[in-house]
This record gives sequence, C-alpha cells and structure tokens, in this order.
Amino acid sequence: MPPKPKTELQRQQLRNTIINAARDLFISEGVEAVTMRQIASRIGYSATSIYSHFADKESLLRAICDTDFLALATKQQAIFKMADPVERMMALGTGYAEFALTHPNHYRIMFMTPHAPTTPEQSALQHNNPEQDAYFQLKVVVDEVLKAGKFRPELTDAELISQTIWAAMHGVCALQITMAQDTWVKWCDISAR
Amino acid sequence: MPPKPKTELQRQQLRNTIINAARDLFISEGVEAVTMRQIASRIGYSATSIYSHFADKESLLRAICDTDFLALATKQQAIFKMADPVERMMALGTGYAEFALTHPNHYRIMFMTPHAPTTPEQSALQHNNPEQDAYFQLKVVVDEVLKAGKFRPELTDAELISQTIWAAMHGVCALQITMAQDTWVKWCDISAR
DNA sequence: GATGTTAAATTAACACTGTTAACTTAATAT
DNA sequence: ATATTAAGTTAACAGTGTTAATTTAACATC
Repeated sequence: MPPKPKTELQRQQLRNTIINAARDLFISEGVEAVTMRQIASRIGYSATSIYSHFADKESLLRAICDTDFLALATKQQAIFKMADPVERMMALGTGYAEFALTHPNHYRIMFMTPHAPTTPEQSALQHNNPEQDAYFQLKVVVDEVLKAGKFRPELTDAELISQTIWAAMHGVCALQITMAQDTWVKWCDISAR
Repeated sequence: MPPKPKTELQRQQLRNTIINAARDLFISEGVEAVTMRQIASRIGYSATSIYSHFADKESLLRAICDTDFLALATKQQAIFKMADPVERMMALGTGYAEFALTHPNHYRIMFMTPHAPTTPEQSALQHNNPEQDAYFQLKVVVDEVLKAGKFRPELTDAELISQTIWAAMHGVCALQITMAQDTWVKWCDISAR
C-alpha cells in the first residue's frame, strides 16, 4: 500500500530499518548468503524498494560499516580521555579486542572483508576526527607515548608504531574469529597475550 | 567432441587442469567473481563437465586450498633446514608473509575465510607432519629457540609463543590484503616491520 | 563388420540472484 | 476535480551454480 509524501525523518527511519535488518541477517548468515529479497521481506517491503535508499548491495554494506565504525570510535572515545598515555594506549588495545570478539560478525564485515575503496562522498565519516576515526585516536595516543619517551629508543615513527600495534591486535582477533573452532591448532586463551 | 574411455592418469590430468585454471582465475579475479562457465571455457570444456570431477564450486575451492596448504608447507620445509634456529624462525616468518602477499587470494581463502571445520576425510593433509603442517614447523622451531635460551626469560610456553608469532604475521598480512587499497590510512611499507 | 554398452561430454533447463524498467497507488497542490 | 509526483509494487533481464536429459565416440562382443 503505497502512500505518498514522507518527511525526511521518515525516510531516515526507513533507511535505518533497512540497515538494521540487513545487519542482522549479514552477521547471522554471512553477507554472501543474504539476498536483497530476504532483507526486504524481513521488514515487509519488496526487494526493489531498497534501491531507493541504497544504490546496490555493496553500498548498503558500506553504510552498515559506516555506522559500526562510528560505534567503535565512540566507544573508544571514552577510553581516550584517561589520564596516563601508556594506560590509555593499553586500554585502546583491549577495548578494540573486546569490540572485535563481542561483535565478531561486525568485525568480519568491517575489517576482514575487502571492499572497493571508499570515496569520500560514499562515507560521511571523517578522517582524523577523533570522534569518528579510531585509528586516528590510536595514532594520537602513540604520539603522546612517544613524546613521553616511553617507547624503546629505536622506535620513532608514530605511524609505523600505530600500524604495528593495530596489526598485532588485528592478528589476534582475526585469527581467533576465523580459526577458533578449527581443531588443527590447540588454541591458547586470548587474555594470555 | 566426446570420446570414451580414459585411463585414471588422464582423469587425474584433467582434474589438475581444472584446478590450475580455476586457481589462475580465482587469484586474478577473486573467488566470487569467477564463474564455473569461465573456468570451463578457459580449458575448452563446458561448465557441467567440471561437476564430474568436483561436487560443486566449494569442493573445487577446497581442493585448491589443500594443494596450497601443502605448497606452503613444502616451501617452508626448505627454510626449516637452515642451521641457526633463530635465523630459521625469522625466515619462516618472512617466508609466510611472502606467500601471503604474493598469493593474496589464496591467503584469503586459506586463512581469512571461516570454513566449516574440515573433517579428516575431506582433506588428505596430516596434522603435526612437518612436511604438510606449516604451523607445526613453527612450533618445532620456536621450541628449539626456547631451548637455546634465546627468548626473554618470561616467555616459556612454545605453543603460546608460536600462536603470538603467527597472530602477528597474520595481522600484518591480513590487514595489508584487506586494507591496502583503502585510502583511510597512509600505509607504511611492509618490510619496515 | 554390425551392434549394444558405457563413459565423456554436451545442451537444455531450473531455481535463484542482483538489478532495471514499467506500472500502480494514493496523497498533495492547483 | 484534476494533474503531479513520490513510494511502492510487479514484471522482466541477464547471469549464476547446478541437475537432468541427450548426444557422441570408443570399445567388447557376436
């Protein structure tokens, strides 16, 4: 039953309804296994109506990622206000891992699935905005720890250090997510670092 | 033009031809983008003929994985024979990264895609066989380095150390593969460690 | 040599996918 | 009352993995 003019708010609401339904399905079934028709039927619309809010499946996926990247950055933002830089850096790390392992399927979509490179106008998220960019948060903290002289002297490049830390955290989390139920390896507890 | 009886050798040859063609395409185009019809046409057969050698696309994929796990272990096997344990351990690491980054699509399938746990009869590969299990190779070398007293004294568990090393390597490689072409982060060169 | 049998391969067909085009419906502006 | 128009629909397309039905050619037997 198609009525007519919707306020911008209503449009946003429907957009969010689609995003949430799609996310639910994506994380429980896997992106590939979920069809546009399934998403639509879950919210009582026809498949094609999704296309008036998202250009295609890929941009729907990207929109989901966007909201989740923001959620992560917001969560981390609280940690970001701790007093001691070193403590802050550690807390960022455990916060990240916590996010990854309590939302493994979000994490998979966000950090373990290659997407086409995102152009600025496809994403509302801003680089180097500490409220929206969790990587920037890390870089800032690393820079502070660096200036406080708390790294080994041969480590001087904040960008490189940040990326190494991120890679290490990602390695632990990603391997855990992908391989945890594999019997090949006798997996040790994560908290052991 | 369909002739008739083929020797077992000929069957194996065709099976390999399919595997190699499929791998080529998977590597250069990505698994999802490659169709059975493409694979078939590349070797001058029709799509359906693949199904007399592989139950479906997934088992074709798994067959490729199997040969590639073995390829990795075999490649690493050479390093495994170096004299100095520490050098050996380092070389295993760079060998692993080399494999990951020269075969990113293999790597994605092998280590970044959750599969259902593989039952023994689906795979001919053997656990804890240094010729077929690259993780076991790492564990052995780590154990030797440990016994040579070359780790910091607080590190005592070979399994934990091995998994940490693996996680670190995996983190660098996986992040590189997933995010390399993303412009969000100004990626540093891998070799910088 | 003709004939049936059988594996190898092919073409046709199915159910389903993401997506586009064409069409309906109902609320507003005139 | 009527035209306009956005929101939503159904119909249709090209392409997917896969299965069923069908052809083809080589062999074994008479």
